[in-house]
Amino acid sequence: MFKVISVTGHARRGEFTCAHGGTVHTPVFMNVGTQAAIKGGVSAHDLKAIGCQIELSNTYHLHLRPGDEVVRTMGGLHKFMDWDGPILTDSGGFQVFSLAALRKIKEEGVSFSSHLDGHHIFMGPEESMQIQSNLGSDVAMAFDECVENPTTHDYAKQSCERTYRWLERCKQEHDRLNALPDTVNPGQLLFGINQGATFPDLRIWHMQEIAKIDCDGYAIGGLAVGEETQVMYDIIDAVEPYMPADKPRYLMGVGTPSNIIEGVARGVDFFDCVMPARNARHGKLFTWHGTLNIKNERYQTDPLPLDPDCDCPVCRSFSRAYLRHLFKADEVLALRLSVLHNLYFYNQLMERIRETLDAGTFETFRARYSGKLEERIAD
RNA sequence: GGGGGAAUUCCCGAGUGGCCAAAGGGGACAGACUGUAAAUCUGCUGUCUACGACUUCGGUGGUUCGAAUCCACCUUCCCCCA
Repeated sequence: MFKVISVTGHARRGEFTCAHGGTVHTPVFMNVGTQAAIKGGVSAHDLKAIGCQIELSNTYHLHLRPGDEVVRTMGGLHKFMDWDGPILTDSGGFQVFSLAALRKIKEEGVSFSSHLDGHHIFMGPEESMQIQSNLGSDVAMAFDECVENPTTHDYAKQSCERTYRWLERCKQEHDRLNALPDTVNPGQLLFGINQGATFPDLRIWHMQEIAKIDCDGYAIGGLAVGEETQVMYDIIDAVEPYMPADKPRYLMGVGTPSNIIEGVARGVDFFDCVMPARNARHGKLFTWHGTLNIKNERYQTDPLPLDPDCDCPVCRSFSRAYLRHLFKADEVLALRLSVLHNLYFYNQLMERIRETLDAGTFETFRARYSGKLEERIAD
C-alpha cells in the first residue's frame, strides 16, 4: 500500500506499507545487501541502528548462492537474515547489464554463465518471479533488461518492447505464485520497470504501456549507467508525468547524494545504490561538509570524528586518525565502521529531505546541498 | 686464526659489460567507484630549468669507447672449520 501525504512541486512525501515492518516513510533510500548481507560486515541487526527502513537483496546472486530453495527451506529471506523489516529484491535484470560478457538475451529470457563456476543458468520472467517468491521478499522487481549506454534507438526500442512483454509474463506468474497455498510471502508486491535508454520517446511510450499493467509500483531503470547526469535528470522529467501518481516510484541504482536530492525534486520516492557501501569500503566517506578519503595522509593524527555534525555510532566514538589506522592496517573493522557511517549518512540524508518537505523548506535544503555533497571536504 | 658468501633505488629482491633510472613484489602516496563478479581497480614512487638532461646500484681507485655488472684494496654483514 502506498499513500501520498503531501506534494511539494513534484516532490512527494509518502507512506508505504507491505507485509513486513511498519510504515516506510518516503522518500526513502534502500540499503543494499545483495547477498542477504550488507558488504563490509554489517548485519541486519545493525540496520536498525543506522536508520535503515528497507533493505534490498538480489535475485541472481541468491539464486546462485545459497540457492533460493535453500532460503525458502530456511523460512524465507526475512528469517534467514533475521530482518523483520521490508525487503525488496532486484530481479536479476541488472545482471543482464553488469554480466554482459557472460550472457545471451532471447525472447524467452537470458542465459547466463555463472560468474562463480561458469555453469549454465537460464533466467526469464517466470524464473525470476519464482526465485523472488521463494525468497519471500516484500517487493519483487519485474525481470527487465538494463540496456548498456550508449545504445542505438533501434536496439533500445526492441529491448524495451521485450521488457514490456516480460512484464506481462512477470505479472501473470507473480499473481499465480502469490495465490499458491504454500507461498512464502503471499503479500509480495510487484514493481514494473521503465526502460528506453536515453530516448524520451521510448521512455514515455514504455511508461504508458507498463502503467496499463496493474503493478504495485513503478521503477525507472537503466539510468546512471554512464550517461551524463543531466541526461538522467531529463529522462526522469520526461517520464515522471506518465507514472501513476498514486503508486510508489523507484529510481533504480541511484545514486550520489545530489542525484537523490534531484530525484526527489522530480517526484521519485524510492532509491537504492551501492555507492555508500562500496565507497565506504574504499575509504571514501560522506559528510555534511563534503567527501573525504580517510586513507589520506592528512588524517594520520586528526582527532576529529569523520563528520563533526554526524551523530552516528561511529562518529560518536572514533577519530579520523583511528579510522585511517584501521584502513592502513587492513582491519575489517575499518570496513564495518565506514559502511555504518556512510549508510547512516544516506539514511539521515533522506530523513532531512523528509523533514524539509514537511517543513516547506525543501528548496532551501536543495539549494544548499545539491551538487555540494560529493565535493571534497574543505580544509 | 682459516675458508666461503653477500652488499642494488623506502623495504625485499632481479640484474654479471651497452637494449638500466635499473624487472617483480611489498610499502608509501594519490585517484576511480551509481538496481555489487568490486575489502576491487587504476596511477605513481632518484633529481631537475623535465618528449631532454643530470646523479644513483657499500667506499676508494682502476680496466674499457662504455661498468650496478670486470680488477684491486677498504668497510660492514652472514655461513662453515678451528
